[in-house]
Amino acid sequence: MKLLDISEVVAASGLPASTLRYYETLRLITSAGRHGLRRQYEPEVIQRLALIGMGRSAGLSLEEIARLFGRRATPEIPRADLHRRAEALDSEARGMMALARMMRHVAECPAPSHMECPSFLKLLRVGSAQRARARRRQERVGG
Amino acid sequence: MKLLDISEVVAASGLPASTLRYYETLRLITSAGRHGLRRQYEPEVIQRLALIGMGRSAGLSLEEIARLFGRRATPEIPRADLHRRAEALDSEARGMMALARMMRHVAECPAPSHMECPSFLKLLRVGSAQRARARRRQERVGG
DNA sequence: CTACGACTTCAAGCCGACTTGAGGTCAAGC
DNA sequence: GCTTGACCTCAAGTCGGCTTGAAGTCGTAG
Repeated sequence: MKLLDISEVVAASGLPASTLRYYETLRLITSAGRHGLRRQYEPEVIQRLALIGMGRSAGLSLEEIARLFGRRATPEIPRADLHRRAEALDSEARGMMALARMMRHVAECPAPSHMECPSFLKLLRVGSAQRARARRRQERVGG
Repeated sequence: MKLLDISEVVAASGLPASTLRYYETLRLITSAGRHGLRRQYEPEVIQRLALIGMGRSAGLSLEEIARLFGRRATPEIPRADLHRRAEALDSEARGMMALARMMRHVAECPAPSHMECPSFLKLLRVGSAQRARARRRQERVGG
């Protein structure tokens, strides 16, 4: 169970050292010790970083991720929360796919102006509706 | 074809006036005139704002959106670009759905630690791979 | 004619997530 | 035992996308 030097973690995770130090200040990760000044990490940090990256790409803030990890000895990961997140994620993904469809349409549609193309206008309305929902979600969360 | 007062655009679009003014400085929208000091907009601005919102939720920066609109009299919307965007969007959406699956798993999995659950670890690897791809994409775009 | 209040401008501020820069320290190789 | 260079700390800077605040200007209702 030897420790990893920060340079090894950098290599393994693909993250710059500055980011690792930054995450440490946020208590997202911990270094297991020092060799001189150099941080040494337990190998598990790699998976933890992968997890953090995942959370990030799921749209969580670092703050939220920290809370999910919880102060150790909180075995309660709020399941309802996770389910809600998962659903939000799914619906966002669906929206993105709709957008992708629209972009393809824009790329191909021969109408002189997209604003005159019915299928474009339809997609536009769908998109607006989705964003309105997203905004409301934001407000619920943030407010 | 009467013009809309900024307050009406605010109401119709859901965006604050400050955002409209900000978008105007970026030349994303234009006001058609003034009534006293108050900006008046052509009704089309609403759709344009919807389009901008769409671009935003597709992950485009305001700068990129401005470029897509193009300096007027550029009928060439780079189709290949749009297609590439659409694909990136789709694959990101797929990644998000995978994440949603993982979050649901985390919510339900009875394993003492997720790090001991094979299906979790598998999802974790998938996520990392996706993020690595995303990073590379970023670098190509940004560099 | 005056007061009101919704708009205006412009510069500055804010947030998250990092990065950068200056100046310092230390293990290892020669 | 000295140099090297990769790390360290801490403060400040950056970037996108807005928001906020102070001070000013108008059209309209009373």
